[in-house]
Amino acid sequence: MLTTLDSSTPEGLRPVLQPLPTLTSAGTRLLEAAGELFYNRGVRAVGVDLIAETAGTTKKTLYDRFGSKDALVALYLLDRAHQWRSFLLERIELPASARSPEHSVLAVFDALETWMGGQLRGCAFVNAYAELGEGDHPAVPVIRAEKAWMRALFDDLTGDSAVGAHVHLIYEGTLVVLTAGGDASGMVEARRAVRIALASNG
Amino acid sequence: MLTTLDSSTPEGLRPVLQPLPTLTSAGTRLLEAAGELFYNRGVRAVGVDLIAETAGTTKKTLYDRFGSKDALVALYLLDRAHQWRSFLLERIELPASARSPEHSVLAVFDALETWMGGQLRGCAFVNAYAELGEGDHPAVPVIRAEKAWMRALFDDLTGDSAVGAHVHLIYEGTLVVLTAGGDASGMVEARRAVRIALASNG
DNA sequence: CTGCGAGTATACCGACCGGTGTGGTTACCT
DNA sequence: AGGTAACCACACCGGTCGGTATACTCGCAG
Repeated sequence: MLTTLDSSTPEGLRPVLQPLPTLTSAGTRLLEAAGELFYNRGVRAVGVDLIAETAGTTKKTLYDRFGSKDALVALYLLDRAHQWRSFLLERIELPASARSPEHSVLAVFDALETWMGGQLRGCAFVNAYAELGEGDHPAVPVIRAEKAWMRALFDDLTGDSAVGAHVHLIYEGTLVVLTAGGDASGMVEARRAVRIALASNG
Repeated sequence: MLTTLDSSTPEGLRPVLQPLPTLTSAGTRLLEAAGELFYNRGVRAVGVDLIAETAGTTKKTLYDRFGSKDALVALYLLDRAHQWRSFLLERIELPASARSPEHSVLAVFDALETWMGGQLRGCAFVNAYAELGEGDHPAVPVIRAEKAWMRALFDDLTGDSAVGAHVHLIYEGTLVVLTAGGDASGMVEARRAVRIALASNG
C-alpha cells in the first residue's frame, strides 16, 4: 500500500529533511551561485571568493550569512535535496488513480532522466561525499538523510522492503553508470532491471 | 559460457587496461604514498608537497617522474585498477570446476566486501570522477575503462548482457549505499538482489 | 675517466586558499 | 530620533597551491 503518498499525508512516515533557513536576498544569491559552482566544478575546486563574486556580493556577506564554507556546503546539499524532492514528488503523485508500483517506480527513473538532462556530473550527494575525506563534515548527515529518504521512498512505492532495497541499488547504480561510467544505455538497462526487481515481489 | 575465464585466455575479450609504466624506486614510493593519500583524503585535498614528504623524497623527483599532478592522479587510478583486477580475478578463477554464474557473481561481491574491509570511502574511481569537474582530465579514460571492464566481467560471468547490466547496476549501487549512504545492510540486500537478477536469465 | 640518469636539498614563484577587520551606506522598525 | 540588520567596498592575514630553478651527490656503464 502506498500509505505515505495519500493526499492527506503526502510525506507520510518517510524521514523529513530539516527545513531550509530563511535567507536574505544576498544570501539567496550566494546559495544559488554556490549551488551551480559546487555541482559543476566540485566543492573543493570552488573558492569563496568566486562564489561571492558570482553572486554579485562580497566574502564578508557570505561569512555573515553562513559562517563558514563548510556550513555553506551543507546548506547547498540541503537545498538541493529539497529541490529534487519536490521535483520528484510532483511527478509521482499526479496520477492519483490507477497507481501501480511499476508505474510509480518507473516514474522516478523518468524524473531522474529529466532532472539530469544529459549532464554527466552525477549525484551531487555522492560527489560531495567523495570530496569530504575521512573526518566528520556537517554535510554528511544531509547526504545520509537524502539516501535514506530515497530508500524509504522505494520501500513505500513497492510496498516491500526487499524490493525497495533492490530498486534503490539499481537507482544508485544507474547514476554512476550514466555519469562516471559514461554508458548512455544505462537508463534503458535500468528500466529493464526495475521490472525484474518488481516482478520478484512476493 | 565463461569463455573469457578459460585458463588459456584468462583475460579473454574483455578490454585490457593499459599497462603500468616501469617505475624507479622513488617513483614507486611516490605512487604508493599518492595512492593512500588520494584515496583516503580526496585528490584535491592532497598537495604534491605532502605526497613527496610522505614518500620520503622531494617535489623535484615527483615532477621528474610524473610530469604533473594530473598525470600522477591518472596513474594512481590505473595502478588501483590493476590491483583491484588481480585481487578480484584470483578470487573468481580459483574453483575451476563447478562454476555457476551465481557462484561467480556472488564471489565478486564477496571480494568487494573483503577489499573494502569496512572502510567508508567508497569507489576510488567514482570519487575521483566527482572531483575532476567538467573539463577533460587524463584520468577520465581510466575511470571509464574500469567501469566498462566491470560491466564486461558481469556480462561474461552471467553469459547474458541484460543480466550482466542488471548485476552491474546492483554492484555500483551497493558501493554507494554502503559508503555515502552509510547503510551497513546494503551488502545483504545486494546479494538477495543479485540472486533475483540471475534468476531472470532467459 | 667521463657522462649520465636518479635522487636529494632548498629556495623560489605568482596565485589562490579560507577567514577576518574596518568603515560606511542604506532601509526598515520602534 | 535612535537602533539595528543587511549590505558593500576593500584591505589584510598566514598558509598552501601546483610548478620551476639551481646546485650537489651518488652509482653505474661506456
